[in-house]
Amino acid sequence: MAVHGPAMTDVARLAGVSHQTVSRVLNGHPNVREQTRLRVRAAIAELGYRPNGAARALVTGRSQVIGVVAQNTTLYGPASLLAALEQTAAEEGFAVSVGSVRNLDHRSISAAVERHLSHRVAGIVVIAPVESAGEALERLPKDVPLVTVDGDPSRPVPLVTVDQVAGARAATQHLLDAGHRTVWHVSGPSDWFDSVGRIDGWRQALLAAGLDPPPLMPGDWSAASGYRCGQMLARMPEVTAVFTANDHLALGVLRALHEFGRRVPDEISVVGFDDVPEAAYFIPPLTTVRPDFDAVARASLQMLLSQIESGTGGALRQTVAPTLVARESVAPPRR
Amino acid sequence: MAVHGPAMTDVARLAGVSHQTVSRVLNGHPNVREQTRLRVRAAIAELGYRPNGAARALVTGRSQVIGVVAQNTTLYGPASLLAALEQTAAEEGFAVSVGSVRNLDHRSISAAVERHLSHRVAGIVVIAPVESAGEALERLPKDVPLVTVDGDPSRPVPLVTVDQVAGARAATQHLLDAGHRTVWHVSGPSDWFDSVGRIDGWRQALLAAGLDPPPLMPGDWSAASGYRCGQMLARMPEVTAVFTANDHLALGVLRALHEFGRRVPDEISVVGFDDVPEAAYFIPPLTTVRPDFDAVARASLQMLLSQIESGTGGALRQTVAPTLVARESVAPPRR
DNA sequence: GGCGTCTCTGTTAACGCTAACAAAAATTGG
DNA sequence: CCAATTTTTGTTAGCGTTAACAGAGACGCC
Repeated sequence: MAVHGPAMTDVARLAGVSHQTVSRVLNGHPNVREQTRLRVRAAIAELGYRPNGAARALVTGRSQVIGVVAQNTTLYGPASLLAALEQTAAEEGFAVSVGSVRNLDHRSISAAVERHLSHRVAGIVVIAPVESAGEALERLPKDVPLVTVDGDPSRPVPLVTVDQVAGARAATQHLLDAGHRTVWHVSGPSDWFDSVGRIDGWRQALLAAGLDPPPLMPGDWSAASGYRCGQMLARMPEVTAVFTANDHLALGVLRALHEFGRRVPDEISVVGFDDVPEAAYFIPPLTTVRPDFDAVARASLQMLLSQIESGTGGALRQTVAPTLVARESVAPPRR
Repeated sequence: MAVHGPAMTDVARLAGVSHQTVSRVLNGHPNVREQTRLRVRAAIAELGYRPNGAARALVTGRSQVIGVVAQNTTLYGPASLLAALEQTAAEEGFAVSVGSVRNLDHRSISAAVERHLSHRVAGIVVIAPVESAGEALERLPKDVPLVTVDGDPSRPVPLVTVDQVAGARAATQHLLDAGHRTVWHVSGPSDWFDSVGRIDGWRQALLAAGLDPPPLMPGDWSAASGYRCGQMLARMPEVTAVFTANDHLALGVLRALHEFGRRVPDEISVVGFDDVPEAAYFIPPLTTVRPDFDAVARASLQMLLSQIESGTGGALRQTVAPTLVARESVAPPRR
């Protein structure tokens, strides 16, 4: 079994002070004589002392850990968000504990949250992009700092989201501005808020232009489903512009169009969403909408920290505006 | 400040037993009367009691948390690995704490490991795909269970890796089998072990076939660098087969070839590595090599757990064989 | 110079749990 | 039915830290 490192009392003995003074030095307490502080610092260095987070967590009631609950951290969006969250948390001196769940149903989420709570995390970030997650959150203990990301806009929980509606509107408008008569939409799964928001934005842009939205093509985020939708779109001569709910769907659509000999952007323009790093190297380079995951991470962490510090659980809300990235997959329609 | 939940003594009082009996029930100790066990269970449920992991960690010396150190969890490989690790750990009752680092240099890694150690994690998994990481690991305390993934094969540390060499050999051989006279290689960054292994495998396959490896095209995993290499390859009429160190590089190459009017696979065949979910929807669908991240995660966790349980820190080694996924980007060369 | 007021340091008591031992209850055997 | 054993339960003492309070000097003010 592992040899346990030195404890605070060992440092205290070496520095010739009480353990409490060591504690004060460690926590940056003001009333410590400079000379003492240095002696303690030296003793800490000499022994290679490392404070015991578990003991601290026990006595203070919370650890310097933030729990994150997420579903599929392989997808580009969640993965980026998670990475950004870790970075930001690390800068604030917090570790991030990930509770991955297979499904975002009530049971799974609750279980993940329970696991975090039993470790006395300082706060929890739930990446809750689907309806079923929302229900679980309402049943949670009210006294733990909590922020949801990409969650249900209609629930009274602190929430940070990318402004899906604005992004989708911008994408659609960009196609309309290029001269297209209407824009088709390949969506994500209907139980994701991201999907719903993007559908909304697309509809809004069309309606604002006095257009009747064409039928929705429902996909599931995957290139495979984009491909299937693309096969249908390719066969419809009236289609000249497509907005897909993410870049992978766009990839599938591009491939289907290519197979059917429909040239992009000459015959059909395509706009995606997410700006995955590869989007610039699709054939052709994909015009897309870039959500700022760093900004989302910063906003959610800040929101969480303010809850942790104040103890209040105010239901704030913050949205981050995405930006359109224009590339070569959009052109005016051929007359 | 948050209202603290009930403690073990509260459960004990409600069940009419001592707190130690509650502890025994919780830890599945055998000598507890069935009737008592049920009473305690009921009390736990009634109070919504949740054991305090920090207290347990304090007294036992380790928490049910595994620390993971990783660099860029946005890349497909690391992200998949991390997700698989979480899943596997959760099944074993462990939480995963992620210590993301910006650079894999000595300082960053040590700092991340320190953070984990101060939380008294039960063990650490370091995803250490580059040379500089290896050095840091040798300086680490020897008494903490540690496993490296994709690390330096030449260091005496427990290691789990994908068999890069075999994968690259299979990819290269696949192209040779199709009738190509030689195979070009777009590699990853030279300080990654993954890169080195894939270059090795490529060389081995060519040498075994009595061929002289053509000059290496060095990339950096990104589609952008693949694109740059592809531009050069496209201009060289003798090139008929390219093996890229990952699928994103392949995407860049495909795009460059397409721009230069070089048809894939008619004129040039391409094989990637990773089998990202989108690879089947590249133009054309990409033949690639699929590493089994789940297997890697399982192997590393198992290795870690055996160290945790036994207390011994034996330097084991395990490799996971990848499989070739044949798609349409490979064809015999035109004579 | 005595006394209140700082500043610095030490002492003691939790936090919630498990380990080790002690005691009580149940079971067995003769 | 009593002693020896086994099973079940309770008691006590930490784990390493912070919080709350107490004590010891140093300093200024009347």
